[in-house]
Amino acid sequence: MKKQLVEIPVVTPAGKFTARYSEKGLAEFNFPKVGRASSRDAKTEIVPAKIRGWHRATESALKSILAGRTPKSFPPLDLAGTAFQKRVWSALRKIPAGQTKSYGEIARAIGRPKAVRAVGGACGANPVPVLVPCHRVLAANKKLGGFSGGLDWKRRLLVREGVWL
DNA sequence: AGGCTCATGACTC
DNA sequence: GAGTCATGAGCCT
Repeated sequence: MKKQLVEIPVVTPAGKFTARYSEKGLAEFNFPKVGRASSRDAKTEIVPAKIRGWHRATESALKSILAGRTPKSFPPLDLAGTAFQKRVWSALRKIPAGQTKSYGEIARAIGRPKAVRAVGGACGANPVPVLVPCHRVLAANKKLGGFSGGLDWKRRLLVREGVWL
């Protein structure tokens, strides 16, 4: 027996995302089409009211981002990661919609100016893309870099926010 | 401009 | 400890 996350799809014009909740908040999130045959622990049976409320916030936040705006409401997040990763993710959430930062800038923002590469690693480890805007992080000279959900998505999200390099 | 190499920090096995 | 990496700066064609 594991954590038993509650899995709920989020349908948007851009596709069907999948959100997974723990007892503490949104724990995982992923893009449509990104096959994750695993985690069959996720059940949708009975969704506690608490989680339904979170999910509402998630939907709202996601739609805002897809519309290129900063979400006004946000579900609680239950992110599993190291202290360093949490600092990175926290810094990512401060990036306003429609703006981008470089990995180096994030590194500097969290007080580890030389840990640029590690920042990249932390972004890749981000369990909740889009809501934690890892897509707004580009390489130093505005190259796209990489993206766990597919570079395709990264570019699309940026375009939606009115960012074009 | 494009490409290769190396320093660097955190993570994983 | 060694290997990996969603970087970045520097040095080569």
